Parts: sequence; C-alpha cells; structure tokens
Amino acid sequence: MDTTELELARNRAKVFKAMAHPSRMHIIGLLRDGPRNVGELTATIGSDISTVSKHLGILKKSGIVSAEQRGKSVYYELYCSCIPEFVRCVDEVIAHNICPVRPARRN
Amino acid sequence: MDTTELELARNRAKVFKAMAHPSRMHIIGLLRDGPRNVGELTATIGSDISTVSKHLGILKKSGIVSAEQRGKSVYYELYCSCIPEFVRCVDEVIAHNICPVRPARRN
DNA sequence: AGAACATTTGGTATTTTATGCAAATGATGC
DNA sequence: GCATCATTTGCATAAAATACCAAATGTTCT
Repeated sequence: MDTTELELARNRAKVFKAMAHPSRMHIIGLLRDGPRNVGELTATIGSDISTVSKHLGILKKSGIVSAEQRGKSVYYELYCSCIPEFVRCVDEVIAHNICPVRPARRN
Repeated sequence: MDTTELELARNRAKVFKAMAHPSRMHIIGLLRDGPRNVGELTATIGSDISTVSKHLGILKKSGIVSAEQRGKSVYYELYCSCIPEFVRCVDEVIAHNICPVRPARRN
C-alpha cells in the first residue's frame, strides 16, 4: 500500500497546522520585519504571554521559526525565506475566492 | 487599533486551516495529477465517502479547489497553480527540520 | 548567591474539529 | 415520473486544540 504518500501528507499537514491559527499567522507576519522577542510579540498580539509563548513553541517545533537567546530575551525569527512567499500565494487564493474568476474551462 | 493586520491574519489562517489535515493534504497531492471525483478520491484516501465529501467541501469553501459536474460525477480540481509550489516550500521546511542545520550564528 | 526580569510549563475548563452511519438531495437516462 | 448512481447533510460521539492563571525554570548582573 502507498504508505509513502500518506506519510508525506501527514508531515505536510503538520506544518500547515502549525501556521493555521490567527495568532500564529499574525506572528509570522510580524517576523517578516525581523526578529522579535516574546514580550514584543505579546504586546502586539494581545493574548496572555504564556499563550504567545506556546504559539511560538509550536512554530518552532515545526521548523518555521528559530529561536536565539540575546541578552535576557529570546528572539524568534523566520527560518525559511520561502514562507513569506507562500503567504503571498495564500493571499492570491483569498483574492480569487472573493472575486471568483473561474479557471479556463476545457471541455 | 490595527484591526487590519489582525483581520488579514485571520483570513490567511482560514486558508491554512483548510489545508491542515492529513486527508485534505493527501487530496491536494492527488489533485496535482488532474481533476478527480469524490468516489475516486475516496478509494485512495480510505475514509468514508461522506467524510471525504466534507473535506472537499472545506477545501472548496476556502477557494483551494473548484468543483464541476461532469456526467453523474462532480470533479474537483486545484483552483490555483501556486498551491503545488508552496507545498514544495513546506517540503523545504520539513527537510530543514529533519536535518537541523542551524542558521548562521552571529554573536 | 540573590534580586529582577523573561520565558516556559502544568493544570483545567471550554470550544472546535473529525468521524461514520443513516437519511436526504441532486443528476442522469429510460 | 421513476429507477439508479453520486454526492451531500444531519446527528451523535470521540478526539484535539485553545486560553488563562499560577507556578516553575532560566538568564543576567551585582
């Protein structure tokens, strides 16, 4: 049986899941401007700092962000430059969905 | 207050959420080879056909796939060509994560 | 070591999501 | 219209994710 495709789908889904939350998406957007620490991110996100920390843990575990201690703070940054690119792709999907231009129909 | 960024994050998260499931990711992988109907997809996925139908509904609602009736079957296909591209990006993140090459450390 | 600041972890109540079965709806062709 | 095949919806149950508070851990500096 094709365990490979299933396994691949599972692993990909994990990464998507990590990004599939408003706060985490927000964090990703903020990190496009450079590294930020938990306190700074919390100030913008508005949730409890422990909540933000957990979100960051999820992003980190998935390999989306990396963490580095600098002074007394831990700074998080985007790990892979392709992330902002595919956020752009998602925006494209959203735009399509709002303005539903059907793909060329070939009979 | 910056409602815009929050709202943007919310909308993006919805699309990610739609893809953040093993079966739905699997479906996306299958659709890269062309349109498929619910029955065909169900045969490969292995869940109940109603479950697969619900997954397809979620993907459709997010604008990721489109549906078209052809004969007695409804065929689903990827709506936006950029999707396969960013699946590739996710694979890159996964590869990084498995082989943890830390980003250049600058002290 | 001890104070002060920063982040993470534990515990728990609440909410959201996923699943399969059964029934309903939709499409096709006689 | 009716029979048949395909897909979707309703419902109930089970599983997973989220949030906050409080407490624990980690870091820096004197």
